[in-house]
Amino acid sequence: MPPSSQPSPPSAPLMSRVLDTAFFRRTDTAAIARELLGQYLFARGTDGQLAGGRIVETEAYAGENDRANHGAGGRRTPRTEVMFEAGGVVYMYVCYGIHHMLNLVTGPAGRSDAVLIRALEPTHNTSILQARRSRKLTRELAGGPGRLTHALAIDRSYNRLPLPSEHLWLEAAPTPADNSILAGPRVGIDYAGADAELPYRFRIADSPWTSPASGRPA
DNA sequence: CGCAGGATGGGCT
DNA sequence: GCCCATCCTGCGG
Repeated sequence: MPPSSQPSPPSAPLMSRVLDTAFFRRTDTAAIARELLGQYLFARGTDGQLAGGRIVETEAYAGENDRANHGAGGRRTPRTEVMFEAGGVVYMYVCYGIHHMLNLVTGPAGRSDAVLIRALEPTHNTSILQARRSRKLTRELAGGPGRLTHALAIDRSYNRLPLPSEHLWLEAAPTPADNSILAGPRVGIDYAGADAELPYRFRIADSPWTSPASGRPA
């Protein structure tokens, strides 16, 4: 966990509006995942330094019938419990022993819905992001869910943080037009059977900060 | 450029 | 034990 005696979120260039719990508590998680494209994400990392960027790729994990969802079938465990909370909290877990995944819990209490943040266009304090990753300012800096959390220096200790908090928050920006958003199947979830085909992965079509597009306009 | 293989740990059967 | 909502390195062409 980062030091908590840091200054509050700055009136950043963005500071148009901080997304609050009402944004996350709506019931259509796929729509939220889509609307999160273009929004700005800021985090104060474990080193206490603030950085952020624009979300360019997300995935929705929606409901107990979605077998790719950690909470599928209403499976409540110490890990998944946070997914059943009302929208507006952070769900983080470790994948492949190395990578920390950032998810934003959505929907009403009792449903295991969340959105995985998969790629970021670095925009604020990019030199800090680069230093943490020892990378140049390219797609590889924060494109990919593990790379993104490494660049932001956030980990499992951020699990259950409310949105917004002084450690992590989102700021509103225009959502891209439908014709510049691509929807396609999620990746890395072959075990989910037919649910792996659901078009729950959303990307900004022409962004150089996410993988080259395949999929259908949203 | 592409691909093979290793790393590494929490969560659950 | 085994399975991952993954990434990086190193080697070959």
